[in-house]
Amino acid sequence: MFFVVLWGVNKRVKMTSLLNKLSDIVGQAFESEGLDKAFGRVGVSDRPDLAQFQCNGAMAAAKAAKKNPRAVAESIVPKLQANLMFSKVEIAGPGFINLTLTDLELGKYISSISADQRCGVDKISKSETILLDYGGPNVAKPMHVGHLRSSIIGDSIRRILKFSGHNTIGDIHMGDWGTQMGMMISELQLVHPDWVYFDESFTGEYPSESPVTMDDLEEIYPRVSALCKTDETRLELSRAATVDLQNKRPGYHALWKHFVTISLQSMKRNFSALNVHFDLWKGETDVHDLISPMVDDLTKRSYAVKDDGATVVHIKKNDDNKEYPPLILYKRDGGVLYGTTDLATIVERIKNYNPSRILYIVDKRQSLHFEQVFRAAKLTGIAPESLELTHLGYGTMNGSDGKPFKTRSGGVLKLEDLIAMGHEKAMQRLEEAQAAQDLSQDEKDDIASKVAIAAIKFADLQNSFSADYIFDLDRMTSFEGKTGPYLLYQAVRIKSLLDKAGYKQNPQITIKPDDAGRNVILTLIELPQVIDIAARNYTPHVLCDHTYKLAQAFSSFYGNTHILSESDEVKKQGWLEISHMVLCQLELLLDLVGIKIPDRM
RNA sequence: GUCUCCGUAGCUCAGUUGGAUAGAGCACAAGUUUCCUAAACUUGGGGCCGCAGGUUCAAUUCCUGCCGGAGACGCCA
Repeated sequence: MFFVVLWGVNKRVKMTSLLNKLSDIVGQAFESEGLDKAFGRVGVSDRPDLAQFQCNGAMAAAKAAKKNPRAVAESIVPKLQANLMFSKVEIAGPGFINLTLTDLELGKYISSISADQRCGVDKISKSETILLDYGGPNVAKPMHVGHLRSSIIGDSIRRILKFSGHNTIGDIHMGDWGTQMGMMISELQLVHPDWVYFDESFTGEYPSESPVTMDDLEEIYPRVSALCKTDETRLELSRAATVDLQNKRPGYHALWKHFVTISLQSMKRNFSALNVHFDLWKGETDVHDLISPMVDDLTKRSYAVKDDGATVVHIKKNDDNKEYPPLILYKRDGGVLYGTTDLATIVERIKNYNPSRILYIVDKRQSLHFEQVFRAAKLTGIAPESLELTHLGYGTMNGSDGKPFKTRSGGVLKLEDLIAMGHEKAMQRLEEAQAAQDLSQDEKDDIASKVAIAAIKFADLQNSFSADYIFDLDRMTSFEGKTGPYLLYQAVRIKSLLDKAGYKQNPQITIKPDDAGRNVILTLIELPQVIDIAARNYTPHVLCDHTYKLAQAFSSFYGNTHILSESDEVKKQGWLEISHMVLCQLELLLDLVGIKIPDRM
């Protein structure tokens, strides 16, 4: 396979990443020995002291062909040694093939992508429409740290898939139709029976101004919710109000609209601060009108049946080794549950967007629920077999005691308060460092916000999302070591460096790797693989890990090399070019996890 | 009771279809600033990868059992 080097951003053609190119070359060597090409997969070396790259395929191939792994490697290696790209090809241990490129080859490759806007990362060959369901805040409930995970993980996966070339649709899917609404409404009715919203004979216009504030709602919900847990009659009252609301009783509906309006303001403020984006701001309510026809249809086709007063879909399969409770469509009292709305939402999403995948970024404790919904959707033919329905369940935020995180006073930590704490700390650090002293207060505020969000997001996203993790406030707002602010800091230093150097991008430049910059270059070339892995497995933490590795490689290079005072102009320009590429990749990688970089800090 | 997930350094976490000497941050110890932002860099100590078997040339990774932790299990979301 020929590697086409084209200069300039406008003439961009499909670029093969260096690791793919090497895999291809080694794969051909395997193929010529009658072995599967796939064994030629090349990765970055685990032993940088021995080589830059390695291929473990000889051992796997030997197993498949029942041969000696070393003998297989020995048949492959001479073919590679004949290739002038490599300065060194060796067999090590049981049959590792160790590869090192010539600096000329490395320089050629890195120069070829130096001006590329996508940092040498190709779009995937076939684009799909992927709908992501994340965020899921509840109307009338305050957003707390528990909402952090769904929002930032979902948003990051959306960004990664979009960058990879997919058509992505992020839907917030608000919880705006459940029993918590009935709780709020019934409580207000108990306290203010005289309100016009509760006068069933009233036929006029309801007030346009909400009678309650977000603060009121935040106070009422936890109180009534706790009450309903112990008081059965109070719960019944809430359920009845919920059913009435779902049947669109005018006064209740008007009141509910107020809840939504004031909650939306609060949500938008929170998500904007977090730099989390949604394409759709839909909620459970939006599918309400689809429910009754859906259930009628399922009843007609005998999937929906009456069971103990409720209307359910049985989802057991014969080869199950596990009990599956049925999906309940209508409760005994006629109310609908979130399983009903989730199923109807699949109907709506297929009709409106026809996605090939729907990803749900929701607490992993709801995995049974999603399994029920997915089974029901596939079983009844609501969703075609080809539609990928995946629940990406994230773990619980625990406190240091291993139990779900609570503040010292026993309450939930509001998202706004967490952000405010990070902001305050960042501001403090800014003063200490005496950085940005010439900037206005607004500009400093902007920097502190970016630092705080970077700290919070990176602290969370660097964990693999499926595991529970210990929420540590100090760690969340820490700025040293493997943190968001460290990454920002490296990017800011590069900006400052390029600025001082009067750097202008030169697409014609040929970078010559040297001992100082080689490690940085080797890290830069890993990008396409890293993004591919993150996109295929929906794992933002892989990006976080690599971003840190890149920043660290640069920081080490920067600390040991004085770039601006370098008298060898060719060397200096090469270093600046590398620095610029690091900045571009940091910007890209941080953007994929939803982190913005300030110009100074 | 059944099922799911987890157990890796003092703490918080990585470890990519089984591969070489299991990595990082924090914490701890020692260095580095007449020079591009020290929110940084360099170096060091730290590990029966929960335990016991099994499969394999090779197991933190796959299988089985046990111990320990978390969670879910029809009318909340």
